[in-house]
Amino acid sequence: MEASTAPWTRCLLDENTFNENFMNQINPRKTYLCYKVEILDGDTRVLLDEKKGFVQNKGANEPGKPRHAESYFLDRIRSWNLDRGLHYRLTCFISWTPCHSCAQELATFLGENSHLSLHIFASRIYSLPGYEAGLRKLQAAGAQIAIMTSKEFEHCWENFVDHQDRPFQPWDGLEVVSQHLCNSLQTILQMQEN
DNA sequence: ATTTTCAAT
Repeated sequence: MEASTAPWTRCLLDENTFNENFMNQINPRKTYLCYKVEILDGDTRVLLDEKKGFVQNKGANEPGKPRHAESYFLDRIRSWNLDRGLHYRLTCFISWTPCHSCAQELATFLGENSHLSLHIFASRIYSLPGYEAGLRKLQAAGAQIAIMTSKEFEHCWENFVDHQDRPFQPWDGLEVVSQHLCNSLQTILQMQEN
């Protein structure tokens, strides 16, 4: 069997897809979401390697109803029926922060699933109306939300990209843009609702 | 200080 058709490659992005969607200084019109799942046991974290993967949104130009990437992600989590007697950490690396609607859905989901924790690292901030309140609501529901830095981009490259043993190559401006977005996100998350 | 973005002018 060729490497490209081996079962594990189904959960890997090709290099171009990763770069086109996660480069933080451009604004692609689609969203990718990479996820991993760990069991938390005291100070120990056990990665469930078979539950790592990625989803992408379905655009308005495709047949059927458009769906954001987070919706597909929630479908997958629900399909696993994770043991309520254990505690899990879900980590997402997503190319845009959740819109207000998805943030609300995720917040509700976390409220109904106290055995799950959610960490979100986003490449850039999706800033259509209502996004700030949505992100604050998601944070209030217990999610940790952060901007991807070179550390997270490299982690994604190593774990979610079919990189053919090539090392991660940071792009020009990665750090500057990331730092700016970190500052913006902090301001958003610290603001009070009114 | 940085934007128009989970497509369709």
